[in-house]
Amino acid sequence: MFAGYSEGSAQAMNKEMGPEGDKARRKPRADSLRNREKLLSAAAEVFREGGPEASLEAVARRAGVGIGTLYRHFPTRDALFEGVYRRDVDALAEMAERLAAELPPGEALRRWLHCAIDVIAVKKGMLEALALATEGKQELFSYSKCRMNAGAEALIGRAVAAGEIRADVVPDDLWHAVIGFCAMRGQPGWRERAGRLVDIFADGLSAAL
Amino acid sequence: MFAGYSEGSAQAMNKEMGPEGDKARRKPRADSLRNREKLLSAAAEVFREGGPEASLEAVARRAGVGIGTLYRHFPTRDALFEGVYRRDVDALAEMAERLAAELPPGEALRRWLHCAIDVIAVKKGMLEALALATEGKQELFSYSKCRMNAGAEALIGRAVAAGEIRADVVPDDLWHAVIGFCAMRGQPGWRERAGRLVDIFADGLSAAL
DNA sequence: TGCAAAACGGAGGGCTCCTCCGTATAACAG
DNA sequence: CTGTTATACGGAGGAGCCCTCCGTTTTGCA
Repeated sequence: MFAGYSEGSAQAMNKEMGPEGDKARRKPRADSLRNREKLLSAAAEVFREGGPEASLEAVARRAGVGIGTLYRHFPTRDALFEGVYRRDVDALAEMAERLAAELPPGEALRRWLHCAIDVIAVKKGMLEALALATEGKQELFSYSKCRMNAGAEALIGRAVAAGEIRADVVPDDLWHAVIGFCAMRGQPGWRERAGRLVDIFADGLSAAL
Repeated sequence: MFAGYSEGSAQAMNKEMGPEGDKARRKPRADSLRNREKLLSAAAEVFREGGPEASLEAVARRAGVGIGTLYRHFPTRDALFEGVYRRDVDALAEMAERLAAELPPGEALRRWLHCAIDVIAVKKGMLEALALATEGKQELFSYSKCRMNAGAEALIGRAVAAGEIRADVVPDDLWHAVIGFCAMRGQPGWRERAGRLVDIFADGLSAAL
């Protein structure tokens, strides 16, 4: 549910609304939308600078709103992550689909794994966001989760069909591997090592024909 | 060096040493040793129950000592981890050496990776401990780090010599992979997935001839 | 223009981290 | 055994964070 702007589930209590059924709710207030935006960009900054553990009060402070406002819009830290990184997760999923369409199956997969690491390397809070999205916390994230699966599925499907990788791989496997390889980011040389691990992993995918 | 009880260095009673040199230190107080032990087992329990984020004050409470005492013995959370998990890390390193000696190179390596996951699956705080040890924070952990490298090196060395895996693998690669594969522990089915990822990874190690 | 619904903000309770320092006590000398 | 003194003890206290609750303000809508 997220800050309450979900379209669905309305369950309008009366008034024989059509299938569209939603209690004729007031239009969201202007200040609400404004604050939501302020919070998102403040959070992006704060997470970038301080990592995913950064203080939420700091986010509210930077956004220039009260802490109460932050919690109303994003009841949990996770919800805030979802808001901040949703579009990045999307981009990654899209890239998967594009690569799947443009490159030979095996190569596309390998390339995508490397790209994913690149993205995570730059966006500091991204790793957490991905992990959360992968866990698929309840309904939250369901959208991102869906996109992610579709993207990875596209890569895997083609490669399996072409007989280039083992057939028992599922989308979550790819995400977990990528996230795992970045788990130790922060120490010297992690980037290079992650690259190597990805290559080994990609080799492994096609090894057990 | 940890809380100051560097093992031997008897260095015993010299008179007239340099003003700094090495002061003939008193024998550690009995209550100090006792409290140290109490803290370690309390920490083991608390971390097992509450994960690696558990409150240090809770540890002190359970140990029945003041918070100040905890901080004197273990100035940081990391130091406490080191104390609690040192022997487990050792065990893992030893197992690497044993497997390397008892099984065919490739098989030994694969088997060890699986074992490592098993251990981490059971010991709740272990993952953090390993990650810290791998990062090799300063001098702390240097002992564990050393043992770990030796263990992994034994596995890798034999496999490379036998031409069974690629030659550019270093010990840290193995640890990072293992830790990474466990990064998502906690969600349903992670155990099974981690096993699969390990197999893929092991395949990949020998794929690039 | 007026009225609620919706949003705002921040005080406050509860918890944690970590430091500091007066008090207690174990090791050692005489 | 007794006195000295280095060490260790414990917990109060300052600071920060999380999250809730509620009186106040703003805004959409009639």
